[in-house]
Amino acid sequence: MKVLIVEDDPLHRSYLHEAVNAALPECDTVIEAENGTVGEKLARDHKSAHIVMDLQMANRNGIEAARTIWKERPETRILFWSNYSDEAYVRGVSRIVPDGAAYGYVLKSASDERLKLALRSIFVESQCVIDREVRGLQQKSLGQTNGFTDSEYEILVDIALGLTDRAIAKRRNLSLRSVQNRLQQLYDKLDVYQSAGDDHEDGRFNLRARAVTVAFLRKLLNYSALERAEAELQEWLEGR
Amino acid sequence: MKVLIVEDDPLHRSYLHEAVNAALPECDTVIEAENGTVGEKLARDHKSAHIVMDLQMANRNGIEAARTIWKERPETRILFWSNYSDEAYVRGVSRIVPDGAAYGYVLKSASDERLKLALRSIFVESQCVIDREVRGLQQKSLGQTNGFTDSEYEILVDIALGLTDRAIAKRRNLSLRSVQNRLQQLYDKLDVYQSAGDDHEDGRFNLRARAVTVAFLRKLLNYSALERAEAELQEWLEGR
DNA sequence: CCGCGTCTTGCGTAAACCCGCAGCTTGTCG
DNA sequence: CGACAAGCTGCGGGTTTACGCAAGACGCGG
Repeated sequence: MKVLIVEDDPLHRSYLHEAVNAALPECDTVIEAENGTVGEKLARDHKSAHIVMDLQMANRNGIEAARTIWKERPETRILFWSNYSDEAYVRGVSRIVPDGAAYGYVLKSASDERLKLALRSIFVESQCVIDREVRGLQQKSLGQTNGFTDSEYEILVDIALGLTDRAIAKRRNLSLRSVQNRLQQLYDKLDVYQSAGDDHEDGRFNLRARAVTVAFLRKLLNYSALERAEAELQEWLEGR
Repeated sequence: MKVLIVEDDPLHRSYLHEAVNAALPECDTVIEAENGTVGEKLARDHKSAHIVMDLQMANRNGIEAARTIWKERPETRILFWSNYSDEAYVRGVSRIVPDGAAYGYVLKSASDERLKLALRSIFVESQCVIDREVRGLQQKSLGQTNGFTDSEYEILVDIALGLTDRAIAKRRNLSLRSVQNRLQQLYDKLDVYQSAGDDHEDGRFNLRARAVTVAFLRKLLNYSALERAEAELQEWLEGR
């Protein structure tokens, strides 16, 4: 068995290397990449079937790398190993997992034991292993209670990118009014009103901007999500 | 000599511990904190004069911790050790450095050698050591070429928080029109127009929202900056 | 087939935003 | 002192947002 490690922090990389060796005696070669771009290349060259991947790397983040890798070889098993359980990450990952693929999401704060167990479960048993903390988010996020619909999330991203209502309408093939409806829906769920209306008239918020802010503060959005969204937007702008 | 390490990643923490031991033989005790809150407390209890501090910690980030520490004991020497050189961090740090204090800013990607050198320079020689990459940012940011004035940055933060023009005016003691002037200035510098105006009329941006987005993409803002700004805002809201 | 809930769309209005124009206040420099 | 640049402010008007109201459109269980 061959394992590819994609991780930009040298300390974490060597820690992972050791963990893999300890957990998987049947693994004979470990290769390392220090960013997403290199990771993709190595995965392609070695036809890697087992990958441990950091999210949040400077050059090209883990989600993008995973997406292209899975596009080429959907049966690849990927264990995401991340510092954070931002809803933005969780949502980003679950959007790109191919049907039936085995993958995992383990936090860096997890114990050695948990990491090793996850490595075995995914790479040997082909089982999905999702950190319970992440799992919790997933439930809440996909279940509708207090969670965001895809369409709500979509419009959140659109205003976060700075599009006008009209531009969004064009992009999503909706009427102006529908876009605004969804916005109101979003404002509702994000609780932008309470902080806005408050008691007197003076301390009011710009709902649109405020929505983005609280989404950020709640980790519904983060840098990497913005980055990806911006790339998609540019792509769309090309094709008129 | 006693050194306090504030860093939430265990691997990095022990790496730092070793580096301190190697670089500073005169150091007899090393204490560790795994987040900003604990860091503050230990610094107070031990009257620490030498601190190595991570920025970006979950519980309470390095900048906040450093600020309260410096407020209590401005002569404390702090070495910031960070993964990133976001302009938001650099600006955040230089805003809180007391006059004449010795401090440092070293990236985690720096070599062992550089780290050890920085440790000696700051803790023994009381010299400031700023990573050259960070230094570059500082120059550009504080020099006016392509850099942002404090007032521009201030208003950027305000719209990022989601305040209305009126609210900003009230907060900063300006007229509505002045706020809008500054906004225009900001839009100019952030180049929000080019991408907006484009060729035809349809693909337009909401300038206000777009400004925040590009600021984020350029790392002029980041989560931690937003978090701090939000806290300050809440504080201001209390005092009416 | 009907009734009901959810989603979409158009109309209309009040507020907020973007911004050109022009008069004022300051601070700086020769 | 006068000139000039930089910043604050009010006025006015064109555009965009936020949102209530109400008329379809679609799906679904009875």
